[in-house]
Amino acid sequence: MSTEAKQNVRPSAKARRAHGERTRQAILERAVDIASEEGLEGLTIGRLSSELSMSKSGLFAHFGSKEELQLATVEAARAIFIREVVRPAFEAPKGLPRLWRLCDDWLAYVRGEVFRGGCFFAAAAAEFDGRPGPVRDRVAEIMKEWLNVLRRSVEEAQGEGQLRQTADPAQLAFELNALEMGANWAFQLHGDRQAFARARAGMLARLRLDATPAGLPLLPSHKQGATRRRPAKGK
Amino acid sequence: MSTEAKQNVRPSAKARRAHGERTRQAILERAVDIASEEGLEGLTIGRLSSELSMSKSGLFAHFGSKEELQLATVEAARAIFIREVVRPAFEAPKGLPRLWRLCDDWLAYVRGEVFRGGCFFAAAAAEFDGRPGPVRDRVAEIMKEWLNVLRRSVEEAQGEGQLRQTADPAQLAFELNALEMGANWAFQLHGDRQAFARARAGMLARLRLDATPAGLPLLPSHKQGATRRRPAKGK
DNA sequence: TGCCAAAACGAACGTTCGTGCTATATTACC
DNA sequence: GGTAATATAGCACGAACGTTCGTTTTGGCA
Repeated sequence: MSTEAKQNVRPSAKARRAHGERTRQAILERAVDIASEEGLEGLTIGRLSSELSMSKSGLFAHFGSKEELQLATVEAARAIFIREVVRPAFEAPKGLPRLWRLCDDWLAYVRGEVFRGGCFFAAAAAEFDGRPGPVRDRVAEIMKEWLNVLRRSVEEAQGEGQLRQTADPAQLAFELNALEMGANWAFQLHGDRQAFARARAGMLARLRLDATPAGLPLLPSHKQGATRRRPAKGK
Repeated sequence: MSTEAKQNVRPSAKARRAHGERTRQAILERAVDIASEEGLEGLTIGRLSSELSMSKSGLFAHFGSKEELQLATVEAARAIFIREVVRPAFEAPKGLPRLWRLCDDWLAYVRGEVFRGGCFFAAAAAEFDGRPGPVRDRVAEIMKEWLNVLRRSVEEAQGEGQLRQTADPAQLAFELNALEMGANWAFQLHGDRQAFARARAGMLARLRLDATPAGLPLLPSHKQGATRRRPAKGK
């Protein structure tokens, strides 16, 4: 929110300097990739600048401090996550179809290696969970946002009569999220692609457990194979 | 295994210099705590030595390189994990009771803050999953060990007729592990103690799903409360 | 008591880190 | 075309990093 508030301070000056904003964007694009692999602390100003063939000080001037760079990187990662997972899933009708697409798109997002180091936020959370500060707070906030999206989708599915009223939305969101993180962990650490199928199967079985007769047909059938396909990365 | 092989090379020389081994142990004890909070890379020789009021070089001589220190720290953490989780659970009769105790003790191990930064291996895995090398390999190996312990317990429970033959042991182990990691994540990032109850409920429901009539009574009843108690840390 | 290896030390090495200061290009507007 | 704002570069800093080296302390055994 502070980011958006900053970017058009004056309408007359909005397109004043496109160059600065453009390089800033290029910096963050790279930063997000590095950070997902090496962590937000391993994201070094020296390395980042040399990979972009620019000077440390020139890059540094865009942010003013390492912490600001980290925060901007987190924000950029959030935008990518929303673009790649949340927004596509919201094209599905609300209720169980959308909830399922959230889960499925999340798996595709990790498997498709949107970030080189797997789920950006899983990595950032693990790295910063023991270090108080603005970065940790923001990461926690974003992950809570995500859990709330899941929870709200469960509630909407209940509203549509597709999931049982007895189901606890927060509990279901917790379990779905856990399976996602388990898949990310197995893939990143062991390179185990089978983990996606396992997580998918787990989530599907879990949803069926709470699905009403009206909701059941909205879920994929048993024999359907792996995670939904996505176009290969275009680079 | 290599650790135990080293410690009594010669019976005559075993107690020759107890001091070296003793300080080494003290170093690792501290190292494991720091690493679980700040990560294995944040585990700095300078900081470690100053916290133990000894010289950097004196400490360094015990390991020869930072990587060796990290590997030794991982090994020490493994020993603690075995002592705190695996061994106690193996006192339970094999099959479903043991499987359940593995899950329950794991939750208690995270909640009881055996390591200050939560599950040591979840943190180490997230930190090193993108950095090839001996440390990453060893961490991956240990986590595979753990998953195998879970899987084997599932198979034994099937052998005892407590879990259905149709259950896929690797799948079940994957899901149980995912719920554990989900609880660790929620507790570390959000300080959410409720996550343990959620994980417990999830694991219990999942096990009931595959339990036979013979196995069902071996699981705790629904109304039973939170995770099994453990004695508070004795320090 | 003197010996000797293990153990711990203190100082320095060369790097890299994040972060300032200052100067030079590049662009937008009068 | 001149000027002010913006953007990038150059250089240096103090601190911390892992590591090496030579020296000093320690404690069991001859």
